[in-house]
Amino acid sequence: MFEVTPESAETGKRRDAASDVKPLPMNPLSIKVACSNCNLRELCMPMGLKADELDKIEEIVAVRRKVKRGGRLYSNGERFTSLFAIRTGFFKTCITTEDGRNQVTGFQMAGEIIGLDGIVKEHHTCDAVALEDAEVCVMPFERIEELSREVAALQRHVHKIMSREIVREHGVMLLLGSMRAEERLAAFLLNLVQRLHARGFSQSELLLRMTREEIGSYLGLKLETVSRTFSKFVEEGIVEVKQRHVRIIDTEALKLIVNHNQQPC
Amino acid sequence: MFEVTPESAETGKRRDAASDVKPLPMNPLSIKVACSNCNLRELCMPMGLKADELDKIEEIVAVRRKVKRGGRLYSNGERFTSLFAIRTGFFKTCITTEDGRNQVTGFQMAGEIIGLDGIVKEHHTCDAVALEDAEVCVMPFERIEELSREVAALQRHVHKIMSREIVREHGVMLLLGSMRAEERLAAFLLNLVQRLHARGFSQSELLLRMTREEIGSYLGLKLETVSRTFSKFVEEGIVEVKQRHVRIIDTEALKLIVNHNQQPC
DNA sequence: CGGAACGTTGACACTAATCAATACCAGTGG
DNA sequence: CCACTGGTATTGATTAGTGTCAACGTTCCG
Repeated sequence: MFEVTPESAETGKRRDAASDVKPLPMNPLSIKVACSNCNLRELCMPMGLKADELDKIEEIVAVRRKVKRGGRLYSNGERFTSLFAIRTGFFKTCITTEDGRNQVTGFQMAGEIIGLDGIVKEHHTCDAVALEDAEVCVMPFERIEELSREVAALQRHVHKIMSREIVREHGVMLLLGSMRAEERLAAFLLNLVQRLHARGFSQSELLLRMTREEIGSYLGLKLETVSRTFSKFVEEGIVEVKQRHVRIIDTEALKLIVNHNQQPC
Repeated sequence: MFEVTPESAETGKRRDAASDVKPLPMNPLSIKVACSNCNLRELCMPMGLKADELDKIEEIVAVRRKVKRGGRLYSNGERFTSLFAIRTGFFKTCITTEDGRNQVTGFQMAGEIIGLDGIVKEHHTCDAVALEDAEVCVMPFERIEELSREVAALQRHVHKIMSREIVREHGVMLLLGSMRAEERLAAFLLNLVQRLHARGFSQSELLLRMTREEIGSYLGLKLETVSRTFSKFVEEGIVEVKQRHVRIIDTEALKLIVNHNQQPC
């Protein structure tokens, strides 16, 4: 289980994601499986485990669960029991307030862990919506805690995942607090391709799984601004955009937009 | 150790913060101490511990450390070894990028835990700056991990603290992504007094420990906008402001500003 | 084919940023 | 004690950047 490490690029996508699933006689929505022959193993298992430790960790993933496009993995207020490792598909997480505000707090892809928000109150505080048909490994949190009391490497891994999420959110705060529209969108695109590339996809081409409105919500912009900014990038020859297909022509230009904050000497 | 729970209000501040410190013959900047007679105990210790578990947890806090106003508890890039529980004082955490961007990611007060960002990379990714003279309990992370393998209640507590930070940051993302200046400042003030009140301070009066610029950085606004928005609140009779002294006259008005997002039916 | 959801583009309004001047306050040293 | 200084805060005038509203185009899917 558990997310991407920088070194572990080039995994995923090479085999059909479902090719190593041996269907067992169970609920069709929840098939028992093993981590050790999962093609995302390198993306999300702690490294350097002894054989017996590995056996134990196998037991964490109780079942898998499929979520259809538009379906919810969990919803605000729902009781928290498990973390989820995304096997295939793409999610957004978002919070909604009573007064109708809505904020996309992140987009998650294969190999990433989702559900950490639920731990504090033992209830989820946001919604996780599948943006394409998805499958996740269900990891009961009690088991994770139990096992990470026995396996220090797992414990460390869990701590790192949570800390990584905190640091990621710091980055989003920087983006929302200090960047202009172009800078936000450039940073967003670079982040997406970087993560996709770590999963074996192209460095320059990507298929957006979300609408302009969802991008806008995540970036603190209106959908029209997102659209206009895309158009601007196209005019400048930085990207090609055909609806949700994006090809990055000039990665360096995007990086300049993000980093070339005018600096007074 | 470890932060505020809603129930545990009304602690702190009643005794002089240093009154239960028995100076031992050690480095003057690092005095060995016990949690069990700390006046912040109810704010930050896991509940329902057995006596022997409590004894173990005592051992986590190795030493205390004082940080002068303007000084740094830790800096970006510095090796991560410990979490810190704030005993007295007030901190900001902020990230700075090479191109000169700066973002305050949070303000922390007594009873809160600081340093979680350092776990992933084993190096800190932000700076923690004291906004007034402060004292923290140093908790070596290796010890925390060791003990939380033995004491499930502690383990759960650590997980909750990290999850709470994630949820807090979701709230900040909502603020930065969807609120206008007045809404941001109103939400900020309400959050501050709420936390101060949980520590035994007034519900209506507060002394800002940070500059307008720091508030602005946190809220994604320029200092002039923060100042103007304060003035607007004063005109409307919602608050009184004398430099860093703020008295909240009309809490409900602030709540309305935050929540009364125009709602299409 | 028709409709709904999504995306693009234009005109205009408005919020917050910028630039600039002035005021306030705490601390320092004469 | 006062004057001075540097950091901080307030306020005004102006502008840049997004939001808003609206019309139209595109794509997908039943």
